[in-house]
Amino acid sequence: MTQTAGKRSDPVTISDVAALAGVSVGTVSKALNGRGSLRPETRDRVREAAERLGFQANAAARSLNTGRTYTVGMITTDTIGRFSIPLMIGAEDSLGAGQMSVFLCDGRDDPIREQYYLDTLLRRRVDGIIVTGRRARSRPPIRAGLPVPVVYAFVSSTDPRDCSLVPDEGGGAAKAIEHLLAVGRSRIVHVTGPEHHHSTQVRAAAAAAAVDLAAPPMFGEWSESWGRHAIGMLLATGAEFDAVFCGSDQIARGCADALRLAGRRVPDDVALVGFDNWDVMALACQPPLSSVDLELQALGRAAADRLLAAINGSPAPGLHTHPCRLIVRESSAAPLPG
Amino acid sequence: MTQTAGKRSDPVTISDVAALAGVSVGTVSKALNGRGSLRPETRDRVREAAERLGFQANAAARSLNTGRTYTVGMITTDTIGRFSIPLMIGAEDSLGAGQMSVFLCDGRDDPIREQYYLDTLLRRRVDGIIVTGRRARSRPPIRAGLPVPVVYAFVSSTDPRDCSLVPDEGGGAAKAIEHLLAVGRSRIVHVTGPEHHHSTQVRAAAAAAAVDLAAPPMFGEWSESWGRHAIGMLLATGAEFDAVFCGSDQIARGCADALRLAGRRVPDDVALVGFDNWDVMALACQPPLSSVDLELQALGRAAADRLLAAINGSPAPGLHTHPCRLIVRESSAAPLPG
DNA sequence: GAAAATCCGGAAACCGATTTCCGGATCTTA
DNA sequence: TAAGATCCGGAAATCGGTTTCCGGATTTTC
Repeated sequence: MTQTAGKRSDPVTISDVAALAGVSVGTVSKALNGRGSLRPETRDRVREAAERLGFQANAAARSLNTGRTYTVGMITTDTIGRFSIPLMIGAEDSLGAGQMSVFLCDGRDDPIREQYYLDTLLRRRVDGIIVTGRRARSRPPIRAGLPVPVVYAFVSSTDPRDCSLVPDEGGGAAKAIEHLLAVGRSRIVHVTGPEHHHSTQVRAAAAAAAVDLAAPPMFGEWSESWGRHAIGMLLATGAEFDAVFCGSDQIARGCADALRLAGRRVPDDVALVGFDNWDVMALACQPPLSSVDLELQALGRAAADRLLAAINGSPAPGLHTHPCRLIVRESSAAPLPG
Repeated sequence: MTQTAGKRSDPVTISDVAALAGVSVGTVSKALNGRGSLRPETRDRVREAAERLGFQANAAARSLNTGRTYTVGMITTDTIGRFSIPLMIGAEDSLGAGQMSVFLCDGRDDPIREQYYLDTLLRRRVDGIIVTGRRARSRPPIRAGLPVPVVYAFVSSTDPRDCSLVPDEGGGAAKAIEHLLAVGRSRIVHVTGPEHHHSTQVRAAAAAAAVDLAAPPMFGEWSESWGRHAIGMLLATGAEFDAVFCGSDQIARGCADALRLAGRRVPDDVALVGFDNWDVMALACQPPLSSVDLELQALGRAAADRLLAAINGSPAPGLHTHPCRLIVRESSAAPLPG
């Protein structure tokens, strides 16, 4: 019973509550925050008045005293993308539980815009900042000497004194290879994305380190059609292989389609493992696709936790890697017969 | 040259600037905001001092006077999903350009959490709130009689006095059918998602109104496998059709795969149109898929604009629909020969 | 050269909370 | 009954800005 819809009124202030309860504003503050020594009866009277008026203490006024805003900024330096979303959700999850609100800023690949957002966040006196991006790679610090703690998630800072959290992509690739070996595959090929990407390099290197690949890594693009094309090339050259480790689920799906078309059974003739564990791809694939999960939501939560720790005076500088997880599905389920 | 990395210092206040420039705080405020009458020399001196100290006016202190926070809340009542993301990006785009920052809140389908976030936003004195969700449907107002303007985007409020913006899904379906008719198709079937969804109902009704469908709408689920299955059923019953209008791109893709497997050429024998224009699906489909785009990013921008208008005293109550756009690709490109 | 107009910038109130300090009322205790 | 301890709650300072009001210095005008 506050006001009728459409009618906008001035927010209730602590003075309104004080007047209704017949006390001073200081007393209201103490009553609602459980501080000072007040008669229980007074406390109740104030609480009731606040309740009746729907009083919500102005956060801006409050933060003026405390110096804390219980607010953090999240800057995606690249455009918000498929990878940054789970990260954001994870971070928001952890921060929201800790009573902190999140300012969302999309830098759109534009350094000017990025710096503009940064200034906005500083004016708002955020308690901390999370920097993220569309792709895993390292980048220069967003600005040196910021007065608030900063955590880089998914993207990492080139300055080792900054705190960065990244998925252990190499470890994920190793897990994929080990799994393929465990189900009896030995002639493994690797089909992946553009050679110049950081992720492709790391994953390919880790795969090559874990096993003697049956062929050099095949670099291309992050698309199904490249997956189909790559399989076509392999079959045309008569290469022998019993497993394909793919740099993405889209590539893997292209591979699956091309293999089926060529009469090779998955997983009986050729086992398949993808990367990213993108459910719409991995589950729609025929058969459902084994894949390496980057665990981005957990990474987002971890980033938020690190930020909270830094805000509370316990920073953790350096590059922290978080393990990936292999999700096994049908595409690599069956051990090679014999 | 402010401070070295890792060293956290108290933020610079207006008093610091005043001291350095040798003037009073009031003068600093006037100088930096271009108010009052000051000697140009004084103004420059203050500006220079502010610059040197890296002064950024505390937004909280400022909003205490003005009553405005230049902040809006965005609540996704459902979990953040594929549809709410372009919406958020669009809204953030429009608001960011207008100097406003966005608080992101993910309600996670939990009404308690949702109300908790709402209270948080009210304490922070946001200038307005955008409510959105994972799926297009209508829902009860988030709370009656809020002291700030609220705009519902994608989801709509059941209270007609609220301002809601939704895509014109029926119009989009009609465009799809008209297009199929225009390329010479007449025996059109409709394969779509769960019958109880609001979207399926609206789209199916609009399709049926635009043409005599060759078969009753086929309700199932939002998956590729349902698309494949539906085509299997149609072929098994010997139904005659030269076009399939699908309720989603995933369904359409399943249809495309099943049709190809059955030896029906797309688009020559059967034309295909999907819904959502989800690029990863529509472009990976063989052949690339025509689809109805909900224009969610534009919808997000429009929602933000409506909210800004409401904040500035020009609310636009009621349900506003925004047109969808048909994207024509190969899957429906060729007119039926003859 | 004196009165009036103009210019510039400082002092202080104010926004809405929190917190410290202090004094009046009540209760103990001798 | 007087002195001291305890309890309760109000007054006021404070956070960091903005804005109003006002007075001293300079310039204009006759």
